[in-house]
Amino acid sequence: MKKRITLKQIAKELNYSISTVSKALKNSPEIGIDAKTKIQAYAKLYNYKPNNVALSLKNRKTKTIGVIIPEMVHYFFAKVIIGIEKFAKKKGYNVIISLSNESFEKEVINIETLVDGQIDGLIISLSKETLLKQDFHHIHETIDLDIPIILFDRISSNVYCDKVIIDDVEGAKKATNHLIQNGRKSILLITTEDYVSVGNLRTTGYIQALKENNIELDTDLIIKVEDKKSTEEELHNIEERINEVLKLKSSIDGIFAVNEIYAASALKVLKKNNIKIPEEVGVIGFTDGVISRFSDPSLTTVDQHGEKIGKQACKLLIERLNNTNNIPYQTKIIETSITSRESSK
Amino acid sequence: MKKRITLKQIAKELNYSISTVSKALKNSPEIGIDAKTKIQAYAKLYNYKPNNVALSLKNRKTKTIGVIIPEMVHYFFAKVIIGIEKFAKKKGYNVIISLSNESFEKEVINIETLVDGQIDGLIISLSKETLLKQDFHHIHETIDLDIPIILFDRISSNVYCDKVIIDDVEGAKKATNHLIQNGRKSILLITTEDYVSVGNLRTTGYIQALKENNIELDTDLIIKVEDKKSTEEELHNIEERINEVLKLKSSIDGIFAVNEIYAASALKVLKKNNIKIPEEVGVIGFTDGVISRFSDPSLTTVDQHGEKIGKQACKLLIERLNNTNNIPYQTKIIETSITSRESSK
DNA sequence: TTATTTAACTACAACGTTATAGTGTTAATA
DNA sequence: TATTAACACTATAACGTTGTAGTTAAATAA
Repeated sequence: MKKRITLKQIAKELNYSISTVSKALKNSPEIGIDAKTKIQAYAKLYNYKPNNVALSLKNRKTKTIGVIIPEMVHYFFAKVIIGIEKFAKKKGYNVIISLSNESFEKEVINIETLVDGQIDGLIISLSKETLLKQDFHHIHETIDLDIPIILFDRISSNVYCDKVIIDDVEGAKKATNHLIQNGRKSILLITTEDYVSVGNLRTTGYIQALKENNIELDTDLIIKVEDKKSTEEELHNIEERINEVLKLKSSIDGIFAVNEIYAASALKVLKKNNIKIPEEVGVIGFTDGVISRFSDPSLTTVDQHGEKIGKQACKLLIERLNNTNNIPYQTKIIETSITSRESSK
Repeated sequence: MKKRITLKQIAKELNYSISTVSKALKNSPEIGIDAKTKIQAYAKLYNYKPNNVALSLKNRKTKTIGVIIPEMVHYFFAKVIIGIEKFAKKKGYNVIISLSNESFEKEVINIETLVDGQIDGLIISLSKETLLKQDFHHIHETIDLDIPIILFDRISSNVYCDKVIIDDVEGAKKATNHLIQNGRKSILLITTEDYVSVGNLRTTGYIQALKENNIELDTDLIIKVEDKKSTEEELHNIEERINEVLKLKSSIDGIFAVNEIYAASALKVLKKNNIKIPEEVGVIGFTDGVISRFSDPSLTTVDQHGEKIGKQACKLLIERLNNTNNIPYQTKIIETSITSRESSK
C-alpha cells in the first residue's frame, strides 16, 4: 500500500531541498534548529528509513556477507552459520547463504552470483568436488576482484587467504589418546579418502597418537570411505565394511570415526554383533552433533566448536573489510575439546 | 586489484556513449552491427557484468528473498531452506537467511533490517515467543509496505497472507492410526503446550484418531511440554515426566511424539526400563530427521517433506512478486507420509 | 561605510544502470 | 526537389543517497 517515504518526498512536502533534509536527519550543524526539528519530526512520523540499495550504490559497500557451505543439514555447518550470523548482525552486516551441495560447478556459479555486487566479502567451506579437482580459479578470481574470502574447515594450502580451521591433527590425537588412556590398544579408524583435507589430517593425528604411545600401526585397521553423499545405500556400504573388518580383527577394542555418521554406523554394527559398548569396544566420533547426543549409547565426541569457528571467520572478514591496507593473511586455529559420553568409559 | 569494469569505462575506451554500450550489450536493434560486435567483444574480454546494486536501485527490485527461521539446527528447517534455495536460484533469486532464535524481539529486528531495501519478499516461520505473545504488528506492517510475506509451518490464523503448512491434524491422525492398526490401544502422546500451533493441531489429530477408532481419551496419557529450548536439563525434565507416566500407566503400548527429540527421549526412557521396542511399546515421531534415522531402534516418523514446503513457499512468493494485481491469499497444504522404521512393527 | 564572516540553506555530481526522447545523416519516396 | 523514413547513435532523467561546492542574507568587523 504505502511505499516507504524518501528524502525527496519529505523535501517536497516541507519545502526544503533534498540536501537539507539529508543533513537535518544526520544532525548536521549546517542546518538550523527549526528546520532540523521539523524535518526530524516529519521523518519519524512517516517512519523514514534510508534506502539501503541507494546507500550500497553510493558507498560501494553492501554491508552483506556471503556464505557458501557444502550442505545445510550438517550440524557443524549449521553451528558455524549461527556463529557467523550472530557476529555479523552485531557489526551491522547481513548474511546471504548459498549451498554448493558438494558440487564444484554449483560452487563456481554461487560465487559468481554473489560477487556480482551482492556482497562485500565471502566465507566459504570448499565442496568435496573442489578439493578433489584442486581447481581454485574461482576463488583466486574473486580475491583478484578485491573481494576478500575467508576459508573455513575445508581449506586448501593452494589458496592464499585468511583461514579458520580446527587443529584436526591435534583433535584426532586427543581422540585416539582418549581411547588409549582407557586401555584400548587395537583402535579402528574410520576415515575418508585422503583428498578430503579434514579426513586426511585426522588420519595423521591418529597415526601420530599411536606412534607416541608406541603402538604399531596396522593399516588393516584403517577404513577409508569414499564419501560422496550419505545416501541410504552409501550408509549401508559403510556398515558392511565396518562389519567385515570387525570380523577379521577380533582384537579391536576401540573405534575412532572422523564424523558422527561413521560413528553412529559403527555403533549400529557393534550392537548388531552383540559387542558391548563401551565395555568391549569404546567409540569416539568427531563433530558434536545431535546424532551423538541422541544415539544409544550416547557418543563421546571431539567437539569442533562450530559457532566459535563461524564467529572467528566473520571477525577476520570484517577486519579485512575495514582495513584496505593489506594485512598479511592469517590462519586461526580453534581448539577442539572432548565431550565425554557413554560410548567410552 | 582490478575492480569490475563498468559501462562508463567501456564507453570511454571505445569512444561510444554509455547508452550505446548499454544497448549493444542488450543486443538492441537500434545499434549497428559494427558497434555491437566491437562492444560485445570488449565486454567479454574484460568480463563485464552489470552491477546488481545499480540494477536493484533502478528496478526497485533486489531479486533477493529473505527467510527468517526460528532455529538453524533443526533438520526440518534445514530441509525447508534447501527447498527455498533451489527454487529461488532457478528463478534468479538469491536467498538471505536470518535466525530469530525463537525470540520475538529478534524476529522484529530481523524483519526491519531485511525490509530496509534488502529484499523483495519474505518467507517466515514464526518464533515460539511470537506465537505465545500473539503480536503480529511487524508482520502486518511489512505487508502494508507492499512486501509480500509467506508463512510456513509456524503460522497464525490472525495473519492474512499466503501460507504453506502440512496437514498437522491429518499427519497426527496418520501416526496415531499407524499405532492403532498395529493393535495398540493405550497410546501416550508427548506434545507441546497449546500455543505452539503445530503441537496444538497434532494433539487434535491424536484425539480425532482415537475417537474414530472408539478409543476413549485418557488425558493422563497426554504430556504437554513447555518447550523453550532443548537444553540438557530441559531434556532431562522431559525424560523424567515420561518416566513417571510410564510407571503410573502400565497399560501403555504405544507412544506418539510430536517431534523427534521427544521421540528419542521416549526411546531412551523405554530402554532404561527394559521395555522392548516395538514388541511391548511402539513408538512414532513427527519430523523425519537424522536423529530418527540413526537412533536405536530407528524411529518410524511422519515425514513433513520440508524441501517440498520450502519449494512451495518460494513458488508462492515469486508468483506474488510477479503479479502486482492482488491475487487472493492461498494456504497450501503439503501431504505428510509415514516412513516406517524399526520402532513400530 | 565597506569588507568580511557566519549561518542556513541549495545545487550539483556521482554511484551504475536503463528507458525515453532527441539528433544528425543518409536513403527512399511522393 | 522537397518530404519522409530509416538508421545509428547520443543526451537526459531517473532510481535514493551524500559530500562538496556554491549561494544568499544577515551579522560583524575594519
